[in-house]
Amino acid sequence: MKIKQNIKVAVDAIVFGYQETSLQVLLIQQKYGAFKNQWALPGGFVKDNEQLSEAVERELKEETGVKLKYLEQLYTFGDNINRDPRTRVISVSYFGMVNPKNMILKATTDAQDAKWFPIEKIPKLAYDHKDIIKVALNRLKAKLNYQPIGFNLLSDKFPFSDLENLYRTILDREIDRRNFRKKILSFGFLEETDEKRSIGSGRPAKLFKFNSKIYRQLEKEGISFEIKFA
Amino acid sequence: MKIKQNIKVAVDAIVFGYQETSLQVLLIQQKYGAFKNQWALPGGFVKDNEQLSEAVERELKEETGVKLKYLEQLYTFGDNINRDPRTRVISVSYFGMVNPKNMILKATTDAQDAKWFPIEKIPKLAYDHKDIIKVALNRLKAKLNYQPIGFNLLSDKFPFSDLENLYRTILDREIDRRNFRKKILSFGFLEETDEKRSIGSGRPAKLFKFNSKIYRQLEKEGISFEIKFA
DNA sequence: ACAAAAGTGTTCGCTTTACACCCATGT
DNA sequence: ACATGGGTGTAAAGCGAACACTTTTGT
Repeated sequence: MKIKQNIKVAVDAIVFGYQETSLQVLLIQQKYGAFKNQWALPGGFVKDNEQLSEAVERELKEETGVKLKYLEQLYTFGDNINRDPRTRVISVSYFGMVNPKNMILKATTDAQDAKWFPIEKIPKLAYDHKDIIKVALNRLKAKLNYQPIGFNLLSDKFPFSDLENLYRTILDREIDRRNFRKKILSFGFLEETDEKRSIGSGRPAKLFKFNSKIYRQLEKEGISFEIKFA
Repeated sequence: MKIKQNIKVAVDAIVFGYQETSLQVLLIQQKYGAFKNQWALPGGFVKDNEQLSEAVERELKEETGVKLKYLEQLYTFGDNINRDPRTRVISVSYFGMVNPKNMILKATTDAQDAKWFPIEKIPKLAYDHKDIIKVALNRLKAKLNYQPIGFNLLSDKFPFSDLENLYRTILDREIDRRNFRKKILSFGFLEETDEKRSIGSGRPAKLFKFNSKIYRQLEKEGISFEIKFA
């Protein structure tokens, strides 16, 4: 088949992390190309015989060493024809979440450096990557309200206060501890463990665990997970 | 820049229409290619110097003569590597809505035929287009619950019963007329006109109009448009 | 007058909100 | 004993759900 088309297909990953009550984004410093040395989202060109989702996972691995437990397609950026100065490139972007403590950011051969940046301190980025992050952040905020995805940013076992602070930080508003706890627990997908965590002074907190089996069951039953806050 | 990549980028449009209390999808019959004569979604390859959104609009115009008032990006299909048997093609799909009565489906030079099909009577389709429609339908159903997009399927001025039936049909469940009307009117984006429509017997219905200026204002204020039904 | 569709209010129950004190631990 | 964070209940308000009769027109 002869189709005269010279558009390249790339994938990019916006990976959110949460550390010390700060929302962070994973960035790499480019080693080659027009934007050499500039910071950018991890990503790269898709191979001819590779799924789009495989491609993001591969690029993430190659450039940062990170393997995600949550990753979904975000949006395809292709209306700005000159977003890459070299040639026409469209970017199928993906949106992921991890607990940075579970990851080792390895200095790879494909990127000069890989680092977590707090969302308020993102440096100047290559391409239109800043716009992409903005879209991803909106998606993240929206999703927090109707899907229990926040857990992907936390440790396997976590105290309730971690979850509260995560919501407070990302949504950037106050929440009522009592109402929040009641609401989340009412869904039934949190499991109480018998471990506790003591953080210096104060009463030690029970640790909870997200039970994804129960969650999937509830999801199948069509339960709504909308969270409204006081 | 030398990148060895041979992936083609296409756009496809899922256009929903609503006629005689039936949800419909706009399809074309292919004139060329491996799937010649088969029905498929309107769409085609993106030009090198063309925005993705321009490309869908152009293809729709070329193949069906239709120009949409509502069109948004749906999803990019590129995990099935062999979705097009000729070569690797990814499809950036868009999701649109029109009132079919406002459109003239023109027999174009680019497609052999263009027709509305009721959603329950979609024929065998080329490529993975049936899957794409399934995704689009889910999006449509979900959106109806939190964004007032249903109006795009109706005439400019419409009786309340049309809107009720549209929700009933698409969401496939009963809704309470009184609660529905109260809820929708409470948002304030519907304008009462002084026209009425009489449909044979029965009391003539006031016609309403969607006021998009008010809607955009409310949207900016962060109003939630969630609709729950009895 | 009867059939057909449009228009309209009220009550009940549940969910959300607002709000403050006691508990367990470390220093 | 005091400082620090964790854990918990209740009352009021607001929203969603359930529900049936009247009005206007055509035949």
